Amino acid sequence: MKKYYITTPIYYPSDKLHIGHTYCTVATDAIARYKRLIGCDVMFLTGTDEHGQKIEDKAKEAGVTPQEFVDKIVCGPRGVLDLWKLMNISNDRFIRTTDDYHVAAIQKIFKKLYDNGDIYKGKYVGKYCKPCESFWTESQLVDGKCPDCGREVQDAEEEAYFFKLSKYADRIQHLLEDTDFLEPRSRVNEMVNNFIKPGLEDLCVSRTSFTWGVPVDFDPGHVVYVWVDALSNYITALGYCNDKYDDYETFWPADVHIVGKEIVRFHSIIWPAMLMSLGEPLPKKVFGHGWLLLDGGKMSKSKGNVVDPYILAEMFGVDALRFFLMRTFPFGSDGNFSNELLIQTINTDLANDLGNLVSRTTAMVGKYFGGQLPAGCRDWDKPEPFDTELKEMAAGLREKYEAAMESFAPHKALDEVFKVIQRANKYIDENAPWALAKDMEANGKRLAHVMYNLLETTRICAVLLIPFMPDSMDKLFAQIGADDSCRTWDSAGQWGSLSDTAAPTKGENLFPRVDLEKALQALEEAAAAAKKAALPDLELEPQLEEKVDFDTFCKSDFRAVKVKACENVKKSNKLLKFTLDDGTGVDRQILSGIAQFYKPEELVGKTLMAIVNLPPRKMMGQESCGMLISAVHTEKGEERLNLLMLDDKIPAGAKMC
RNA sequence: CGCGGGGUAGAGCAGUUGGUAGCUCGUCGGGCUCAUAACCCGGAGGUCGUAGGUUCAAGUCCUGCCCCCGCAACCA
Repeated sequence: MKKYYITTPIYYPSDKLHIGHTYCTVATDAIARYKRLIGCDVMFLTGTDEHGQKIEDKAKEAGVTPQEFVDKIVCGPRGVLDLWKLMNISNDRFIRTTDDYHVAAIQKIFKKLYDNGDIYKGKYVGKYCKPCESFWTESQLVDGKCPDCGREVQDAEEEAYFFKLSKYADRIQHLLEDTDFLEPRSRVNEMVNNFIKPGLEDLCVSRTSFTWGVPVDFDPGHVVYVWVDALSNYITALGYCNDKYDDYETFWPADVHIVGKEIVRFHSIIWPAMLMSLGEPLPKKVFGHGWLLLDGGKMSKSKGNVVDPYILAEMFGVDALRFFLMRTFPFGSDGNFSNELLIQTINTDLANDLGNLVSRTTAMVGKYFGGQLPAGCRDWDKPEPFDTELKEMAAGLREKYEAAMESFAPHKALDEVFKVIQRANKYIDENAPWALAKDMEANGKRLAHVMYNLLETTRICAVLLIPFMPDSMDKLFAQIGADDSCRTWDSAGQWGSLSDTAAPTKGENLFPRVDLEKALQALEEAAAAAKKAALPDLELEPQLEEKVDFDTFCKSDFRAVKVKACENVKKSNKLLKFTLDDGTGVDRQILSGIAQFYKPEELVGKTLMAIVNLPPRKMMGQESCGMLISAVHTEKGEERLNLLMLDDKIPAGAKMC
């Protein structure tokens, strides 16, 4: 049995994963399922890359240990593992770079590279930003200043280990230019022009500026930097340099690493160089897919335009989302994501074309044949031209599909499938079964044959759709009466695999059509709710930098006041009118914009604090003499306000100082 | 001259090795009634960013220019 090893990148869990990660993982899953379908023994690996400065920082910010921080994002509710479960990802293994066996293996790998003479100790020279505690290279600086905070940076150097990347430059250039190691081809130029031609610099592979990483066991204070730590996951997960697994001989080298275009460099230059140094075989291929863009631009946390896969999957169904991602965007290049496009694709392809085809076909078999076709309906003596055309398209579909899948073009594979589905819908019109059914005696046999052709065409399409929509296809097979033997790859290339006495049943609506307007509105609401949930629990006004002198402060006359009466101001939804005892014997009237926080009656009798020497001011036609003092903060984006309530034993008019 | 990608019908996109410009939505008209108000047919709408070049033939190859986007040590 042919072995097939396929991987996704290991994702960086510094934040929740978004639709882009989902895109990459779903694509890899579809390919893995396809390979299993054609009979390969597949190893499908995904995981998380959990070390590094950023996670250390984020954990600190959240007041937890880095391990607790990543545990929550990876294993917690709606975390990485939950997301892949929801998306029906069929990975065989999941690696976390914090797994013990991986950590130990990395130390061995690092030592191995060192012993080979490919790692040496040197100095990492760069610019240092003190407030940010971060190193930058000359090229990263913005106008010579820290790209994060914009402040001055200073020369600095840090002791570090370096990997002799330069040593492998020629071999790598050959690998990229003269083989099809890296696809799509357009990525090759980028790599060669940008990084190899200017001269490959040796690579800094250790850090001392943070501690959240794999320690270099022979030099305390150093931790292994991301390159060696993360890239090696592809082999440690098979048991390289560890006893946890024992599949290295079986599955290495990988058949393909599926990666996003931004990390093509690491996979096509650094990773091969590391393997060359280790003396291990290179992966057979690296495929760099495109990005999902939003409004033509990149989606990013800072732009606040990330798309949450959970919301989409829950609203439209996992299979519909998986299908959309694979069907709509050419796998190698960028694509513009939008909710409208998603809904439109679901409605056109899944509801109108595929779902409706199954629905009308099974309904007719039920209506005209009581749910079971008569024996012998598979054959027809004198086929019409459209019989032949349909059959040939369906019978030839597997070959086209296979070619597309083998060249990492799932969008093309799906396009071929849907051409056939559309042809089948047309075939119904051409034969007008409802007309044939008017005279069953004369046309019953022909009608049965037409129905068989439709079911059989649908079956072949469904087999090829298994990798994309596994659960839905199970249901579909049940509806058209296809047993296990005709759900296989072999049967997809074999017209007539479906039994001629198949018994279809019209079942549940496989792909309900979506009301565009309603769905868009619901999505907007869900996004708003999610945005709100993500807001900080507590926000406070920053303290003023500017100083106020003591005399100025003393000019403010703060007094304790007692509420004698309080009522809403007519025609105002914000203002309350207070009648106050300020100790002078004359009532003081103050208006305060706090009606949304307090009911007038609950304030009567309370002792509050007011500034009494503000000039009087008219509000809604009434005079306000002073201002009541409140404490203000923001919770989940909502302003909260609390009046300062004083001890009731304080007499009215007491001065605050 | 930093590197890469892109500019194709109103919108969003396909267009392999150069040989009649396609798809989805929208729009206009027709057909059908089995079906998830779905399905089928037809029409209108494009000087394929721009200026040159190679060729019998260029959206497709070459050169210049103009716009848009991304990357420039780890956001799929």
